[in-house]
Amino acid sequence: MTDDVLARPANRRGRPPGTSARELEVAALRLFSEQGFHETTVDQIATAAGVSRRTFFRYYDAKADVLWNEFDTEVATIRALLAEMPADLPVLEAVRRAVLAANHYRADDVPELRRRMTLLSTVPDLAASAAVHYDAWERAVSAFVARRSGQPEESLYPLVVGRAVLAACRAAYDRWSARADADLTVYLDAALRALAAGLADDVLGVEPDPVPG
Amino acid sequence: MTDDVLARPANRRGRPPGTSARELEVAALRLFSEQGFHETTVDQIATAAGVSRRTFFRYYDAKADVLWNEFDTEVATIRALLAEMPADLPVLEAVRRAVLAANHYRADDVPELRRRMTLLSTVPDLAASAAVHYDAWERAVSAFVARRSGQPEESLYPLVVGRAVLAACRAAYDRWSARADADLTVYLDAALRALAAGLADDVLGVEPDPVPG
DNA sequence: GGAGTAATGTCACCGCGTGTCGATAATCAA
DNA sequence: TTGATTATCGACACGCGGTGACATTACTCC
Repeated sequence: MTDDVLARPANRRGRPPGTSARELEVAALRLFSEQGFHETTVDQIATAAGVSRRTFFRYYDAKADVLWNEFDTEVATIRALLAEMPADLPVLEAVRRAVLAANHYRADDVPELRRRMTLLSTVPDLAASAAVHYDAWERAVSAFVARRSGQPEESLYPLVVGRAVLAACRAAYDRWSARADADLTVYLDAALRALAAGLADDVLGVEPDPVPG
Repeated sequence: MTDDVLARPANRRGRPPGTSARELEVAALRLFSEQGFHETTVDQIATAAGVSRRTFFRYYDAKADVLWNEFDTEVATIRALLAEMPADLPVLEAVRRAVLAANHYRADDVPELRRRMTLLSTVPDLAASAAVHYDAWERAVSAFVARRSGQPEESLYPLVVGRAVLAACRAAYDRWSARADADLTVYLDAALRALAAGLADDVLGVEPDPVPG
């Protein structure tokens, strides 16, 4: 929020924004947590942020989009990390490192992260809104696989890898947001290693060690 | 449609249905194909099927749900097939057989299947509506894995397998609906075998043979 | 023919999302 | 200071999706 103002070129034409995407997000997250997603109207979010309903839709295309800001930036991070991976690294190993590196959070941010992810995987309307954002994640991985294997991005195997990686990460996310016992990266690492091991029966052992994060 | 009437107990109390879920589906599929999903109102679908708008929502909870009937029954089929798999079969092999067995279609049904799947993966609103239906598929596989491995259904590895299998199948679906060159099961088989092989670099070869189906 | 039952139709309502247009608040030029 | 420019905001209207309440219709059973 404040960062947006500071990031502003200082001399900018026109009326300055009365709010920010971040401000709307925190207001929405609070209201969703308190009274539920469906029970919260866009009017309430906008009012809580001090703007009109119409202005909310100038910042976000839909009510459900308000919680996806951080996820989208994470996708961009993964894309950048993948581009810098050494070329001799196996594909899944490179993806695993990139995903783990992109999912280190400051301890202060964890509670909000957990609340947001719980909402996103619990509320049906929010889970439905995930499709387009997941697509961007999948394409980031698929494009990387396509470059590595010399295939077009839309061919079968890049698609499979992109979607399977996201699937494993989503499973880790859900498991983590349901339980509070371990660090998020522990679950991500376990899920991606299982994927690289072919999901064979002998690797589908017990849960990862609940090392408090 | 006609089958529904025949399947009816013949002596049934009350007013008979003026339409059926199937009739609404074919009307919707036609209108969506002709003029687009967003450009088609529920009123138009209902009128095309000879009922009122309110009646449409008695058959389907949402406009987008109208195309998911067949998919949901396929999930039930897979669940039943998995329950009858021999216990000594590896998990992924059992899943692969069940998925392939559930995806054999009569040649007459293929054109409609292709149109529906293209819409479901192309139109953003329809892709968003997939979440809840995919969840049922994932849970069918996760429950099977949980039984086999003796873990609770919500633990990490059953979740990973369920989601990864669906991810591979979705990639196969998309690849198939984009190209018309091979049988659907060829793509499904290739995607699931790649998954069982750990998505290793050396198995991420070329596309499967375009054997016309 | 009348009672009971199940599906439908009508109407009203709320909320999301969008287009339009005028108002507002800042910078820049004179 | 004044006026032009520019970007954001607010007010209003509208279509459509989805839902609840209640009357209507059409069929079966007695």
